[in-house]
This record gives sequence, structure tokens and C-alpha cells, in this order.
Amino acid sequence: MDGVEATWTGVCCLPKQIMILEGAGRMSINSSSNLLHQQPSWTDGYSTCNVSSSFYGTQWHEIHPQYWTKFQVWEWLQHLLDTNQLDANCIPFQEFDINGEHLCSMSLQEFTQAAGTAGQLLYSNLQHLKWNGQCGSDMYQSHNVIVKTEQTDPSLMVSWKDDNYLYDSGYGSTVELLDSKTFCRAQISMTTPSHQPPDSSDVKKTQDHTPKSHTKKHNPRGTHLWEFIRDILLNPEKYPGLIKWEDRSEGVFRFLKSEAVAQLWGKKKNNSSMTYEKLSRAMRYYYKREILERVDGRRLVYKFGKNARGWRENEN
DNA sequence: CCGTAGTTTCCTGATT
DNA sequence: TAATCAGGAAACTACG
Repeated sequence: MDGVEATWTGVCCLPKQIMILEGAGRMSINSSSNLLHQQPSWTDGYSTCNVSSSFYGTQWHEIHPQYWTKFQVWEWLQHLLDTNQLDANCIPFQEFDINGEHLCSMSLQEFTQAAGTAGQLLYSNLQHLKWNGQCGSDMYQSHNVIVKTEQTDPSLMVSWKDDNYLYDSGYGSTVELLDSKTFCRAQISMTTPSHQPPDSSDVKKTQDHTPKSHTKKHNPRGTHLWEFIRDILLNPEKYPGLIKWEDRSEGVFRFLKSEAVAQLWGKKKNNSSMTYEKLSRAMRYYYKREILERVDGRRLVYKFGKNARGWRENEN
């Protein structure tokens, strides 16, 4: 029911949606009118959008490609055009009138058939998004600098470099859980000749290559806590034993290692004094905003509310 | 400089 | 008794 629920406080993608549509027109895609007619349900409810910065954050680069809507697929395509300064007709949007799930199931061959030479770029970028970044996660493949840090919980080996960090699951695999904005920029730098340095507030002040066509979101500290939690849940193989789903379809989950999660969150925020006590206070603030719902009587158990996005299995 | 969002920190008291 | 939950209050910080 709320796959494209427009009631959440900030479907602030309106400007972007307009941009995409304009872009489609400019690109003289022969089926642009088709695109317009097939605008998915995101065209509904605009007028009711309460443009709050609270949810500026939930856009294509903040959720796993698997969960993208058709619109988010187009956003991604548009983004690639913009960031690679590609000619608009390089990517036939009409060939990508599909949701993220479908997109993720496409082979390289299918991408090439759909988008010609650009297909390879799309494919490799998507593979990267699928396996290395996602949701609030992102990475710098060229910056996998592992800096060992002490962890109270011995099962938790976390390494950091700037905004990103690597989480060693303790099972021999080192994976990334990074900031989404960083990931976005990493993707850009990855596919453009001029390499951009990792995300940092310092860098942000000096860099001016970020495409302006993508509206700046009010997400001052990178991934929000609830997104961070969601991403851990969406990566059970990467973050084993930290948080688990109690009821996947209902969005109910439970902290298994509350302090370990708090440490991980603290690491992300560069705050070594983070505790579950403090993290849980922030979680409780989400009740009022309906990002979380109360689960009475169960310790360490939370439930995603109607304003939490991107956690459902088939959210499109 | 100001206001706001999203925490962070601290605290008191209740519950498990 | 320790851990967790519930919220109030104030502080903090990036951002517009």
C-alpha cells in the first residue's frame, strides 16, 4: 500500500522529477510521451507532498538498486548522463521503463542490447552499486585503506578512512558500509576522468564539480541513524549478528548486539563515546516522526514506521 | 547571524 | 542489580 506512499513527509523529488521529464523531452527520445504517460505513481500525490527536508535523503542513491522504483531507475540514468557528460541520446530511457528489481536481473548483454555502448557503463556502474554500495552504503574502491581500531566488542572489527569505513565481519570478509553522498560522489569520480577526493567537509568546500542538477539534500551528517540501521538489516551477510529481522514483512527488527551497533554508529559519526543508551534515545525520537513504531514489552525490538523507506523487500 | 533538523548528552524514574 | 525503556531538557552542529 505504501510502496510509493506519498504521505511521507518529504517526497522532495519533485524538482528532480521535473528535471527528468524535461531531460527526456530534450533528448528527443521517440517515446518520451510514452514515458510521460507511463509515469509511475510518483506523479500522484505531488500536490500533497509536504516538502520537508526530513526525507530529502531517500533517493536512488540511498537505497539498494534492487528496491528502486521506475523513477529511481531513471534518476540513476539521468545521473550517469550528467556526471559523465554523455550525450542525452546515449541512453534510451524507454528501454529502462523498469523497476530496480528488473534492472538488477539484467545481464551485461541485455544492457548492451538496450543501451548500446553505454550499456557496459550502466552495467558496471550498477554492479558496483549492487555489491559495493547501496542505500546509505557507499564506498571508495580506491580507498580501501584499513585502519585498525580498537573495539570493545571483539567481534566487531571496524576500519575507517574519512567518511567511509570497512566492517570486518569477523568471518574473513571485509565489506563497506558508507555514507550515501560519499558513494554518489565515488560513483561519479569512478566514471569520470577527473578523480575526486573522498568526501569530507573540507573537500566539500573546495570542490565544485558536483553536478548542480542534483538538488542538495538536507542531510547534514550523512546517513541518518534509521538509514544506518536499515542498511545493516539489508546486509545480514555483511553485518552478521548485529541486528536481525523479527518480522521482515512488518518491519520488526531486534538488536542482538546493541553496544556493538552503537559503536559502529559512533564510528560513523566519529564519536567514540556513543552508547546504546544514547543511540536508543535517538531511536525513540523516531516514534514521533513515525519513522519507527513502538513495540511494547519487547526489549531491543523496534519496528519501521510508515515514514521509513527502503526496507521493504519489494518496495516499488 | 538565525532557524531548523537531527541528533547527542544527561537525567530522572519506571520496567524487565 | 543491571540493562533497557521513556521522555524532558538543553546542547551541539551542519546546512539553508
